[in-house]
Amino acid sequence: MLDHVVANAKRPSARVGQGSSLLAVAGEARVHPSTVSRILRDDPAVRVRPATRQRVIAAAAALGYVPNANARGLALRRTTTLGLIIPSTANIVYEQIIKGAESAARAAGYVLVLAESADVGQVDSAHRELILGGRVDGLLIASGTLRESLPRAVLNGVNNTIILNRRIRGSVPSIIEDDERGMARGVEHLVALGHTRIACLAGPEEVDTATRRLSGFKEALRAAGLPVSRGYIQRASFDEAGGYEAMLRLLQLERRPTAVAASSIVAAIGALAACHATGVSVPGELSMIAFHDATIAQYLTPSLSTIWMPLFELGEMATRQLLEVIDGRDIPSVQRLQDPEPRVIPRASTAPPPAD
Amino acid sequence: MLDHVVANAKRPSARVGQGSSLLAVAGEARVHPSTVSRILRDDPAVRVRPATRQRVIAAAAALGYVPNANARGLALRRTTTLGLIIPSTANIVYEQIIKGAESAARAAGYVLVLAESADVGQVDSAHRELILGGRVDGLLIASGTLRESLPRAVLNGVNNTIILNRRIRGSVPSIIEDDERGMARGVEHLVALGHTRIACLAGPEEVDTATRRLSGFKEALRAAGLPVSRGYIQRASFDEAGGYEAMLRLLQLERRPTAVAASSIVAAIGALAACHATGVSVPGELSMIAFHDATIAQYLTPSLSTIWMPLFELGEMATRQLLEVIDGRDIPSVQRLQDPEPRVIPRASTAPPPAD
DNA sequence: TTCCGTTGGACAAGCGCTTGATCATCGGCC
DNA sequence: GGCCGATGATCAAGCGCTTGTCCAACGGAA
Repeated sequence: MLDHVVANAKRPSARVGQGSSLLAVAGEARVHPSTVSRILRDDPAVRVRPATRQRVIAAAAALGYVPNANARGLALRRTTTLGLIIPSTANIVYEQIIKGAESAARAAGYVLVLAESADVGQVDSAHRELILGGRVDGLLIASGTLRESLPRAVLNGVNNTIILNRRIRGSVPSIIEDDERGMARGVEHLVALGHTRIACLAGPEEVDTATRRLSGFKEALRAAGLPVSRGYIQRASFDEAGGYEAMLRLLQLERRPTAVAASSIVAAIGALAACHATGVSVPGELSMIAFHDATIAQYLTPSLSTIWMPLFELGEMATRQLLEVIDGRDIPSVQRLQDPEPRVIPRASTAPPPAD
Repeated sequence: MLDHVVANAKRPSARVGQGSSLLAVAGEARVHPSTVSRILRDDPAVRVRPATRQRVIAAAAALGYVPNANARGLALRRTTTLGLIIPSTANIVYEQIIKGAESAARAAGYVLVLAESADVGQVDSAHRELILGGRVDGLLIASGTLRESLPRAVLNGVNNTIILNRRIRGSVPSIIEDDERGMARGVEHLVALGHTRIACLAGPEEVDTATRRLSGFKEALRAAGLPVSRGYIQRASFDEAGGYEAMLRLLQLERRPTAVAASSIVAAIGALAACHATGVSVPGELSMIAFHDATIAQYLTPSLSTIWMPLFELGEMATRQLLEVIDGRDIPSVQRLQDPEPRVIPRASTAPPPAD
C-alpha cells in the first residue's frame, strides 16, 4: 500500500532548488503523506500515537522539509503572505513603517514582502499581480503619488487592501497618522520659543498628508492668535530639491519669517542647505523644525528639531487591520492613529527668534 | 462535453480576493481551459483559428483574468519571481542596487520581491522560506552582516543564490564592485589636491567590502609614495554613530590628518557632524571624501565629495547572473563589476590642505 | 466468544494550471 | 469514393498539499 511512498523515498529529491516533499518525509517516517501534513500542521482533529508523531517530526527535520508554498497556497487558497507597496525604498520615512508592518506580520505568522512601485500604474499592476494572482493574502499600499485615483481592481471591490496615510474616496479602508496634531505640536514649539513670523514648507497640493499638515499648521497659528500670511506658505515637493527651492523663495520675501515648519524631513534637509548656501544662520536668524524624525536629524548641522510620529505603530496597526479584513471582519473606513502622540524632539535648529 | 465549464461560467467568481479562473475564461470563450492556457501563454505548439484566439483574448480581458501564481508555480515548478534580501531598507546605499535589480528582473519578465533580514539567522530562515518553499526561483542576498558564514541550506548546494558584494567561501557565486579601485580614486583625488596626511575611516574588520576598500586605500597611498600611518586607520561601523566616534578619535591624534577618506557615506555623515561638534572646519582644516554617492551628499554642509560606484549596474548584473544560474548555466564564482568605472564626484568637502 | 466503541491511521478528491497525447473533422489527392 | 495529412481543438494526468471520509485493528464489556 505504501510502496509508492517507499519507492519515492529511495530517490531522495531529484529536483534542485526546492526542498524535499511531504512524500519524502512520509516515506522516511513510513506513514501516509496526509498524516505528515496533519502532524506538522498540528491539526487538532488528528489522533496519532506519540511514537509516530516523533518519527514524523524527526523525519521532517532530518530531511529539512519545508512545505511548498505554491501547493499549500493552492490547496488553502491563502498564502500567509502580506505585501507592502512603497514608492521608493530610498525615503527614510518608510523605514519605520516597514519595520512596524514586518513586526506585526511576523507576530501573526505572516511573511511580509515589499514591492517598489513609483506611480499609480505600477501600483495597479503590482496590485493585480499580487492580490489577483494569489501571491499575497492582503496588501498595504503606502504610495505617495497615490492621489484620489486608485487601481481599478481595488475599486472594483477586490479588497484585502489597506491604504496607508492617504484618505481615498471609495471603499478602501485607510489608516492615517494624526498629521494635524503633529504639525500643531511643531508650531506650538516655535511659538513657545517666541516666534511670531512662522512659515510653512507645505507639501504638494494633491497629496493628502500635505493637506492635513498644512491645516494643522494654520489651526495652530490661529490658536496662538497669529496671522496666516499668504507668502509664508510655500509648496515644496517632498524631497531635498523641493525644500531647497521653496526655502529660497521664503528667503526672498521682504519680510522674512523667523521660523519654518517643514512638512517633510527630506524637504527640510534641502531647506537647511538653502540657508547655508545663502548665508542664513540656523537657528541664529531662522529656526527650523521638520515633520517626521529620522536618524540623520541629529547628524545634520545644526542638528534638526523634528516632530516624531508613531510610524512604526502606524505600520503595525495597518497590518493588524489588514489581517482583520482578511479574516472577514469589518473595519472602519478611515482610522486615525492617536495613541502614541506626536512629540517634538527639540534639537539645535530651533531657538528663540533674533532680538531684531 | 463542456457543460461543466458552462455551468461554472454561470457562477462568476464566488471567491473574493482572487481573480477569475481559467475555467471561467474558457466558459466565456466556449473552449477548453487548456486552449485558453495555450493561447494566453503563446504556446508555439498550439494551432488555433484566429477567430478563436480573438474570442479567448477578449474573454480574458473582459473577465480581468490574472493567472493564479500558486497553481502556475505548482505546475511549472517555477514562479518567475526573484527575491532580494537586504539588511535594512533604511540604508541609502541599497537604493540603487534595488532599482537595478528591479529593472533587470522586470526586463526578463520576472517579479522582484524584497525581504528585510537583519542578521544571518533571519537570512537563513528567509532563504529557506523563499527558495525551499518555492516562493522564488532565485535569491539575491545583499546582507551586510553576512560574513564568512552562510545559511546551511545555501551551503548544502541548494543554490540559485547570488551574494552581492561579499566574497564567501564555498560555492555560492558573488558579484562585487571594484572597491579597491573606487577607494584608490578617492585617495588620488585627495593626493592631487596636495594632501599628504590622509586618514581612512575603515569599516568593520569582518566585513569584506570594508577590507577591500581599506586595501585600496593602502595601495593608493603607497602608489603615491605616502606612508600608511597606523593611527590614521580607524575602524568605524557603517552608520552615523560609527563615523562620528571614529572621527573624534582621529581628531584627538597629536598630528591630525588633513584629509579623510570614509568607507561609507553614512559614516561620513557622522564624521562631518563630529567635525562641526568640535569646531573643525571642513574643508578648511580637513577634507573629506566618502565612498558611495547619494542624493543627500549635495545637501550636506559642506556638500560632500563622494566616490560614485555603479550600484544600479551591480544590481542589474547580479540579477542577470542569477537568471543565468536559474537557467542552468554556470557562472564564475566571483565576478567583479568593472564597466562603469568608479568616479569621484568632487564637491565642497574636499579642498587643498591648510597652508600650515 | 462476540460485539462494539475507540484509536490510529490510510484513502482520495480537489485546489488552478500546464502539457504530452489524443481525436474529430475536413479538404485534397489518386 | 476511400485514404491521408493537416488543422483545431479536447483529454487527462500531474504538480505538492489539505481535509472530509473511511477502515482496520484492538481492547474491553457482555
